[in-house]
Amino acid sequence: MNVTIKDVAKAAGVSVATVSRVLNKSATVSEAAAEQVNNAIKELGYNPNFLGRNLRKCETNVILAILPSTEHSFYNEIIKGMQSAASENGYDILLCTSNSSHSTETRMLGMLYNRTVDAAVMLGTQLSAEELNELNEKHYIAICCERVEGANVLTVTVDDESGAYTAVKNLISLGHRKIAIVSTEGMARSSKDREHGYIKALNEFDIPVREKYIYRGTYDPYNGGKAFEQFMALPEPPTAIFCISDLLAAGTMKKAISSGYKIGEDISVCGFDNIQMCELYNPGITTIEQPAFEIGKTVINELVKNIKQNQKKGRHIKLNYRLIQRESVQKAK
Amino acid sequence: MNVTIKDVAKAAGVSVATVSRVLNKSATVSEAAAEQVNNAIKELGYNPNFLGRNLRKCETNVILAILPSTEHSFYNEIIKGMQSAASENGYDILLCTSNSSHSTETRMLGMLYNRTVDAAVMLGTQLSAEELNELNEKHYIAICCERVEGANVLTVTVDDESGAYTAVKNLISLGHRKIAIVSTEGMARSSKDREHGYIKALNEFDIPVREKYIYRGTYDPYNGGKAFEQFMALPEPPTAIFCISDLLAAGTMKKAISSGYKIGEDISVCGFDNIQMCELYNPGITTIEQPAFEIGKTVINELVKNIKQNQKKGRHIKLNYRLIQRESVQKAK
DNA sequence: CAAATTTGTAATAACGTTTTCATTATAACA
DNA sequence: TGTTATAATGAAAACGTTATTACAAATTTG
Repeated sequence: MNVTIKDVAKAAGVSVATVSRVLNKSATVSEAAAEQVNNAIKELGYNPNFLGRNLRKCETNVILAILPSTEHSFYNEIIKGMQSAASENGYDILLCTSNSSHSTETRMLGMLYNRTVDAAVMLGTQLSAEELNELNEKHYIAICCERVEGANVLTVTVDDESGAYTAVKNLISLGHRKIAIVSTEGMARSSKDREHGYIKALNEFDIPVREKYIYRGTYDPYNGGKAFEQFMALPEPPTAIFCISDLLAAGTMKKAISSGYKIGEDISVCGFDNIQMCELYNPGITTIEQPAFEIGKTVINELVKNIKQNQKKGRHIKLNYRLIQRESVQKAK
Repeated sequence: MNVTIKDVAKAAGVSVATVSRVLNKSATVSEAAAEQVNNAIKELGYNPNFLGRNLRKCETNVILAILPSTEHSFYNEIIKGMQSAASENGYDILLCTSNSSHSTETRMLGMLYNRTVDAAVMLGTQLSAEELNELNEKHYIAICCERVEGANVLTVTVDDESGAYTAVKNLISLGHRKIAIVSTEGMARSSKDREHGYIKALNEFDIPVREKYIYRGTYDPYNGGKAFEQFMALPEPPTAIFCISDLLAAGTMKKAISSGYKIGEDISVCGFDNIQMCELYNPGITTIEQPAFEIGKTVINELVKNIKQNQKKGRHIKLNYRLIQRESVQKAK
């Protein structure tokens, strides 16, 4: 049905091996023969069939990316970075969502076993350290935007603890002493790291950590609003709230505003990630910028490095964050 | 190196054909043999190599999705819908971004020719109707969220014109007569369709269409702000602005607020898409909801239908929108 | 100028499946 | 009991590449 390498060989009057050599520039071919082959290719409109190639070479040049969800909108920028690096290295990205389900994630990782993909990067994972280490023995994998304690796997994140520390220190330097935090529960290590940064900053300035100032829920922005209500019902409500994600910050602010509070004046709110909304929101959201594009780019570059060098070396790369000041955080009164 | 179907056959004491039959339940196999095969599979930890399968069956069960960009944040929900439908039909989604570049898009569509993917869906496209029609002769393709005049290709969109008509009619019914529009220039047919809806609504109520009330730029939210400034500098500034996307609406509102205007009171703003930000924004953004998840689901289901029935039938499916009222639109004074 | 190397090429064996074809064993029928 | 349908299997041929091997021709070397 379709035109194959055989047809090209016949039309060019050479062997299939020679056609393959021209296609891959893998060995010396006489100019005359090469020209005949190229002419035949053009004439017949030949396209190499990658299924044959993949089978023979036992590689697909596809990297699987598993998202826990597509809610978290800063994944966009990470994916862009991944795709940029992938394309530079001759790879494509196969994107899937696991809905944060362990079984779904495992099913998708099956693509490593059935050779549909050459490697996988997980933007957060439900797998345990043991599972990850086992997987890492046989396959090229990486984790991104999240880390797993005890997993000796290629990992790329921002420095979460230090970023949160910087965010909270900024609040303190503006005179805030009553600072609450909206975090998440569950196994996300990054949230815990950001909590640690929060605590570290408080400790440094001899501000006692109050349990009542710590809220933990899901990533749903709605939880920001819920946290706000709880905080404000306290006998001593906070003057500033640090949220471990921008969406939570937006949810917090939305509820604050609709309850009649003035952001910046009555309450300062700081986020984390620097998604597009931070700039567009009213008022602008002060936040810690994650170098999302660079995170994506780095994780793929490092993964490809592992593949090319045929090694499964685990290492944790931490990229730099940046404090971005906008209107949602103001001096304490 | 790896355990193959041959090893399983040997271990089970049957032929590879029988193993294959068990694997695919493609023909009757005696219970005894099936059990032996299954035991061998478990024992050896066998995983079928899809590269072999793909080559033999000449299919990959992968569908390519080409995004013009990842900015447009409502693509998220569409991708989710696509993945849901794909997974139900035994397909995976290979995601790429073209950056709205014709050559990049063409290069990615090369995956159809080299058999890396079985089909492709484009969320907007730079290709001409002729190019699309030609592509559609040989391959399974679809367009989504966008249409191309004269292309007889499977297309799934919301009813753009009718949606915009509804949005503008809502403004009129609230007493607005001076209504501007923020649209985009370029070949996006959906923007034009929404412009037509805008004009249709004005015509119906005998409101003259003024060229000065029409702004066209890119999708960048920044253009919303630019449009706002231009509109407000007019001798007769509008009392309401209809933006053909939520991000443009957010950009418009941000500039309005920072310029001292009160949204809803001084100026009403309406968006289109209903991305997550609409609910979180301050104030909430009135908009036309696109059934993004369903659009994604539908386009994949229809595409798979085409594949299964071995046909390349073009058709345009329009899904229903919904007007969602929030605070950004209020009665005219 | 013979020997040694390099260059260009063809033939062919993989890669791991699925599927067709042929064959045997079993069951059903008259 | 022979004949015919059915069930269960194996052997082998694809699918379209790339890579290895082998060999002839051309070129360089001593």
